Amino acid sequence: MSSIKDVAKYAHVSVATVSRALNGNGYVSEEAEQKIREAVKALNYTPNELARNFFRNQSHIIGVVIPDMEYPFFSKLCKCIEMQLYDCGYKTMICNTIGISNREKDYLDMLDRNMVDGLIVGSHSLDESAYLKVNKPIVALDRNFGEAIPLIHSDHRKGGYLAADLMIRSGCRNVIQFSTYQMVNTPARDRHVEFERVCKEHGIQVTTVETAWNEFNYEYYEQVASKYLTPGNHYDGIFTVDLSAACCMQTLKKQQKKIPDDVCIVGYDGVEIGRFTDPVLTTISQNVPEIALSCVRAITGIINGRNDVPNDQVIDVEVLHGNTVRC
Amino acid sequence: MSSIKDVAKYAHVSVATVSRALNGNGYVSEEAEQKIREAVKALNYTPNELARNFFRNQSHIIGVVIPDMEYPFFSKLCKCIEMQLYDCGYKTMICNTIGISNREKDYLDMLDRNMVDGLIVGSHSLDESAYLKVNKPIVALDRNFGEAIPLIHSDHRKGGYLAADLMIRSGCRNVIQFSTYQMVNTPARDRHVEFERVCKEHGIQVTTVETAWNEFNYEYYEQVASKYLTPGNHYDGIFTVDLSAACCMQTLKKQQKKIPDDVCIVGYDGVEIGRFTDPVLTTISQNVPEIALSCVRAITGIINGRNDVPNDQVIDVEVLHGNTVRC
DNA sequence: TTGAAAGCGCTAACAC
DNA sequence: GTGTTAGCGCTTTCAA
Repeated sequence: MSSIKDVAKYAHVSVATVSRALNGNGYVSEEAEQKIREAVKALNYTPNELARNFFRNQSHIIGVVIPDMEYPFFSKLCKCIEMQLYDCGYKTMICNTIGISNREKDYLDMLDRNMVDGLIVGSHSLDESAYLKVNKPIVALDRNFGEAIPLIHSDHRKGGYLAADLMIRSGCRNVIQFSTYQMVNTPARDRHVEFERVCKEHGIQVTTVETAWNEFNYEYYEQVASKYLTPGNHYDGIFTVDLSAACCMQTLKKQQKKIPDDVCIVGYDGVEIGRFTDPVLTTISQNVPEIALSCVRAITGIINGRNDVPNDQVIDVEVLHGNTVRC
Repeated sequence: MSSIKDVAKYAHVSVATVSRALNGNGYVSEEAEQKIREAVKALNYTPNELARNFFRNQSHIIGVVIPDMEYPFFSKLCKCIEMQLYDCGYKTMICNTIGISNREKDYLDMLDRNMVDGLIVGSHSLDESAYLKVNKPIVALDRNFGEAIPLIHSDHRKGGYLAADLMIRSGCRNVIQFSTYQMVNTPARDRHVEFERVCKEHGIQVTTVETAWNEFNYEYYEQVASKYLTPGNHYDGIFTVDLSAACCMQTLKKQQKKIPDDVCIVGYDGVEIGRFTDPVLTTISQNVPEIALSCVRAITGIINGRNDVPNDQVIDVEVLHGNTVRC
């Protein structure tokens, strides 16, 4: 592994000249440049990024902390974030917290250790204070930390409204919603509050079932479905995230219930899984690319010291029409 | 941001002593240790990992290069790899190449730049020679680079056999398989070779359709399905990856074809999506956690200079029984 | 058991 | 235009 010194020696110039030539700043004569190019080629020289990072005290890496990247919403989000970051010259480090606060803490610490230049946090296992005392670039997805940390989230309130509207227009009278229990301050909860409010306003009875905050997998949602969708239970509508909705559909099918004739289903997220169910899932779609873009703009904005980074960005949601409602 | 110097000054010892105390090597008196602990606390000191990395010339980061992490097989793989790497003290940097060889090259370069200690490559847009000339830790998923780079892959041959067996036992006579076109040397192709061989051996007619190597998304598979599954076409079996299989099922449904009565479908991968289709998809399941484990063992093995890293690891596959075949 | 000092590879201030 | 040199924060000889 040759260093800049070797290049300098080979090209009969000083390391400073090599550095200037390589970075394209400062004056370098055409002649020197030529010799350096040759030396670089001959020695197969690549700058040691570790040394550069050390000097600049930045890694050009952004950490992305999410609960579980196997969950389709998060895998799409990660992908979009990675691609946006790449275009800004940043690499992406990922962490699945899978509900383990130690993991979340560990990645938060990477900020202090200068291993990442910033953090995009979509996972909420860790206490608020842990985040607030870190005075480094952080943006939060769906979690409100107050003024200190920019917040990005879908218009969940509207999402709840749209879902309720679908139930109303389908003539539902008695609906269940599965709401992830959150101990933290998250706008994601708004959809369930709004859903319930609007439904009740129209005389629809709403049962809200709180589900685990740290489970994002098939097996869990299947358990939830079989636990709460018992044949004796009376309901004619379900509002829950797509993956859970898909599980509910499987459970209902076993009970010979017809969708949407007997039970209407409205999903949330808008991930692909809903396109493969039978019938196709009607769902409230979050605009993942837009969310990713906002996250990346915000984190790079903070890093670059811009003071126009919005504190609260709301991304629009929309209905993705399928055939699990009667309208 | 306080440095080790500040701690040393505060504790009235030398930086060397602080370093020893922090890293737990060399002799440090109880008294010095105590003073240093206090200083660290008082100054809220965290070691600068960038400096450490620079000194040690390693980053403790492993790059994971895959085509598209939105594709369920890869999102699951990434998750499993990340979790395994975490347990070995490594962080995970991800790259979606989405068929762009520049991106793949860029991440390969990170090895030379010392930004990652190793690379797990599951993406194949880049020329073989690019990999072979990098003399750093690399392991390949489903791509054969020869002796120089350890290869990890599912037992695709067996997968092809199992799929064929399902077709045979279902009494199919005329099957289609969608095979990703690969210009590189990949064991993944074996499944289609074996599938065709076994089917033909049993007098089943096989049509192999080559699909794009760099597309891993819903829209593309939907196009493929509507292009090749035309009503005039005669076939009674389809063998293709899960996501594509799910798309085929949607297309067949529109044509009022019954599954599995009119057409049998066998998927490949064993991802969750197959559990939500109607009927549930019968598929050949790859053991993703095991693949991840092998990748991580191999890459850490190389990094640690072990010479017992196997050159070719084959992970078993199995049938995940659903209801899209007649057996 | 401790401290002084060299050095990892690179950049940038400064002198020429 | 170019070279000399200090220094980024840390670890690790080596001598005391």
